[in-house]
Amino acid sequence: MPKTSAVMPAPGRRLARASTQKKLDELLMKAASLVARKGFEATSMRDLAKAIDASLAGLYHYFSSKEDLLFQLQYRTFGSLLEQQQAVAAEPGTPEERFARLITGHLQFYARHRNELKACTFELESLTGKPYETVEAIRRRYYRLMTSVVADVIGGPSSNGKETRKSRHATLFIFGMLNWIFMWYEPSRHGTVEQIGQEMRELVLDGLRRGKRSG
Amino acid sequence: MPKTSAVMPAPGRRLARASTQKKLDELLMKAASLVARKGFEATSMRDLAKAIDASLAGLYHYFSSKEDLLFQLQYRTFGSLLEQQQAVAAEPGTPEERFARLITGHLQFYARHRNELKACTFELESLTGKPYETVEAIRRRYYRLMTSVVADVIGGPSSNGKETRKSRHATLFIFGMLNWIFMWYEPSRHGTVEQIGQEMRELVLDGLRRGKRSG
DNA sequence: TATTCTATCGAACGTCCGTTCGAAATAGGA
DNA sequence: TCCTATTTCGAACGGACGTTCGATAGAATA
Repeated sequence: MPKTSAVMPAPGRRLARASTQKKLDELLMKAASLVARKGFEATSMRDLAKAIDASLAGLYHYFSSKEDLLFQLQYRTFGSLLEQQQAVAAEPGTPEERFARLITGHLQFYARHRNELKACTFELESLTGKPYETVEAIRRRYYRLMTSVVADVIGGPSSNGKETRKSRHATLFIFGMLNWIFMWYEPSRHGTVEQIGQEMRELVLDGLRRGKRSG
Repeated sequence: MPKTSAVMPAPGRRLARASTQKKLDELLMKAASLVARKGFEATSMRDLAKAIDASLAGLYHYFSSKEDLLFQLQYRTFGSLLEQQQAVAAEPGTPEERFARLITGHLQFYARHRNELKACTFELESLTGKPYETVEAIRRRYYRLMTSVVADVIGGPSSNGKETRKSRHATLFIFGMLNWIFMWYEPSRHGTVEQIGQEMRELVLDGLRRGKRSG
């Protein structure tokens, strides 16, 4: 069962040959692995070249700079996650059901693309300028998506995803739970991500609904 | 109102003059500020020397290496936090009250030593070998302290802080909420940390007590 | 004041970094 | 097959890095 990379068309740039596109995917996957293990700053282009068994100069055919490498990695990964979660949130169901699907979806994406997602989650500030703004915009859209569903759980479907202080803060707390998982989760010790997701929901669901108005 | 540094005797090492101890505190505080802003890898000894308006070589009178600097910073900060929280948890009260005091205490420590705590929370893996083990041991004691109080909230005081899968996982989730605050909290936008702490408790308290056995 | 320990510093060392350049190899279309 | 665009590479550049060393300045003790 080969691990698939987080796919999404890169912005701008085009690679001519299909085999090159394939190699780019491999490059980004290996880069994600190194960045996840040692951090972006501590990962050198020489490390990556060695890991991929290619030359140092050759990398610059795929990336205009080291920062561009991180940008492409984050853009593709975060873009895929947002796309998936938008589809998940769009399917019908009660607020609680949609909330459950978002939590599960996030954790499943984590399980499938751990390294890539870690690079998105903990290395966002390694980008600057326009690349940062671009990725940050995706991140913000994702937060808003989650907040709207959390708001529906708090206020019922009739609240139509309208943000409140409570829903915004609760969402930040929930993302804290979701993202901190990088620091401790091991499948053999903690069970499946689906189980973890259920435990997270059981921890916060009553708190979200506390004082809920009917309708 | 001068910001105080997180105080705790450094392990081993002794500085002769009191003024030197004072300078060490200043050094660690400035280092925490730089590490919090740019990350440990991206912070150079030259950066620190410039920020403190001293010479590069002079730094090595206080630290045997760059890693030793990070170790001292983490050891002192995490040690202070653990000490404070042990005192807070030892005071009498219902499990809910002790839990509330721990959350508030953590967030107040965050508010007072943001940079230092960030260096502890996000740069632990920048240490290796024995320094890593030493700091990791403190971290683990802190987690256990929190877990025991969470277990009491779940099972009542009669459970005597006995860990369960639920209490361990809930504690990991809660630390996720607490630590993720570095990524978003601004006093002017989100209110005081005491308010944030109360919102966190309201989010999880019912979930913790769900299915609680009396006694 | 003479002596000893503490604290600070300029200069340098060897290493690794991101990036560039021009040439060599390779593949696809004519 | 030849031609052209794509992909790969060795070698090198300039700069930043952590660390060391020997010398100097300063404070404390006598």
